[in-house]
Amino acid sequence: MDSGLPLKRTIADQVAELVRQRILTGQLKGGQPIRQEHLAAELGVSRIPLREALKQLAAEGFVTIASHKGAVVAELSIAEVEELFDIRVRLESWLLQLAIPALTERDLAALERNLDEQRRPDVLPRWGDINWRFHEIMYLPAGRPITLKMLKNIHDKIDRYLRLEVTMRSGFDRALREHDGLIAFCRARDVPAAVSLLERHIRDTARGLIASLKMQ
Amino acid sequence: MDSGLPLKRTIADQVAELVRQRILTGQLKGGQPIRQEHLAAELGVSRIPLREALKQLAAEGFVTIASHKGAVVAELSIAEVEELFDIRVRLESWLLQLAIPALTERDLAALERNLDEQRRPDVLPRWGDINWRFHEIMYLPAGRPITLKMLKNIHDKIDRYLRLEVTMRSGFDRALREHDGLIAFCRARDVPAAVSLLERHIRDTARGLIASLKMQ
DNA sequence: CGGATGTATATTGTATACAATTTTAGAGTA
DNA sequence: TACTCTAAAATTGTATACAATATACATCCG
Repeated sequence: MDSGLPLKRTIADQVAELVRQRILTGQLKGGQPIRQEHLAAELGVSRIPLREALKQLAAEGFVTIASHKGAVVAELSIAEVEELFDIRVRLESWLLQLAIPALTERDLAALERNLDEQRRPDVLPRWGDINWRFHEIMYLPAGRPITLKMLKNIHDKIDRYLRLEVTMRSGFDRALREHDGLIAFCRARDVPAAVSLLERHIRDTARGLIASLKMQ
Repeated sequence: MDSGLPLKRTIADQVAELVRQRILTGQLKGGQPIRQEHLAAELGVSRIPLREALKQLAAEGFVTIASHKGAVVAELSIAEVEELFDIRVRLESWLLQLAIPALTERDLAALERNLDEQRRPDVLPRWGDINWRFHEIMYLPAGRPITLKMLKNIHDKIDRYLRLEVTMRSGFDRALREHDGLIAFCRARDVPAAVSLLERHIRDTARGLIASLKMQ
C-alpha cells in the first residue's frame, strides 16, 4: 500500500515538487519569470521534464504560462487572497463539523503534539507545514479526501504570503491560542463552539494577512 | 480583451482540450489506458505536446498517470461522486446567496433564454454545457472567479456520469422545474427560498445519479 | 529627432532519437 | 499443468536537434 505517490519518481515529478517548494519558500518570487534553459541547466536536466513540471504547476495555479513567452511565478491579488480564505471558511467549517464526532483520542493526542511543535522557538521556517498538518489532522476523520486535497492546495497558495505575516510575529500568538481552544472544543465534542472558533480563526488570519499585504 | 485563454494556442493546449472533451463525451471511457504513440499519431502530433497535455489533465483530475505505465482515464467511485456533490452544495449555495442581490435584469433574461434552450428537443448532447452555463450565469454576479473555476471543474467531472442519467430521462423534467423555480426566487430576491431550493436541486441530482450508478 | 521597419538574438514549442522500464511470450522444469 | 525464469517486444521517460515565435536593437524614412 503506497501513499498515492508514485514509488518510482520520474524526473518531471521531482522537478515539479522542487519548483513548488522554491515558490512556497520564496526562493522564486511572485512575478519572476522562469527561464527554462537556465533552470534546467541548474537542475542538471533537460527542458522536457521541466516543461512537464511547469504544465502541472500551472494547472495547480502556482505559475502562469503564456505561449512563447514563458512561465512566471503566479501572484495573488488581495481580492484573490480574500476569496481563498472565504473558501476555506466554507469548506473547513463543514469538515470540522463532520470530523468532531469521529475524532479519536489518538487524533487529539496528535493535535497536542503538533501544538507542542508550534511552540518551539525554531518553528518559523517550517511553520507553514506544521500549521497545515494541524488542520489536516482535525479534518482527516471527516473522510472527505477530495475536499482535503483542495484545501491543501489553497493553504499552499496562501502560505507563501502568510510567511511574511508570521515572520513579523503579529498574529502568531493569537493563532497558537486559537489552536489551543480548538483542541479543547474538539475534546468536549462541542461542534457549534468549535466551528464558530474555527471560522473566527480563519477570518482573523485573513484579516492579519490582508492588513500586512495592504501596507506594502 | 481576451477571455483569459491564450490567443496563439499551442499544440499542447489544443490537445489538452480535445482529450478533455473526449473524456467528457465518453469517447474515452473511464479506466481506459491512453497509449501515447497511438493517440499522438491519430492526432498528427508528436508525443511531447501530448505528454504535456496529459500532465495538465492529471493535475485537473481527468486522468491518472503512473510512472512508466502510462495514463488512464480517471474513474470516480460513488463515494467520490457524493463528495463532489457535497462540495457543490457548500460552495454554490454560498455563491447564490452572494449573487442574488447583484443579479441584474439582463442576468435574469439570460437565465430565461438558457431555460428555453434546455427545453428544446435536441438538447441532450449539449445538455451538460447548457446546464453548467445556467448555474454559471447565476453565480457570476457573486464576483468569486476562483470558486467558479473550481465549480466548473467539479461540474465537468460529474458531467460524464450525469450523461448516463439524463439520457434515461429520469431526472430531466424535475431539473427543468427546479431551474424554473430558481429563476422565480431570484427574481423575487428571496435568498432563503432560492438557496434552499438550490440545495434540494443539487441533492436531487446527486440522488438520481447515484441511484443509477448503483444499478450497474 | 520620432516613429516605423526590418534583422539578429533569445526563448519557447515540437519532432526525432535514444535510454529506461514494464509487459508479454515462451522455454524449461518439477 | 502450473510455475519460474529469461529475453524480446512494447511503452514510457529524457536528451538532443530543429522550427516557430517573440524580443531587442539597429536602420531607414518622415
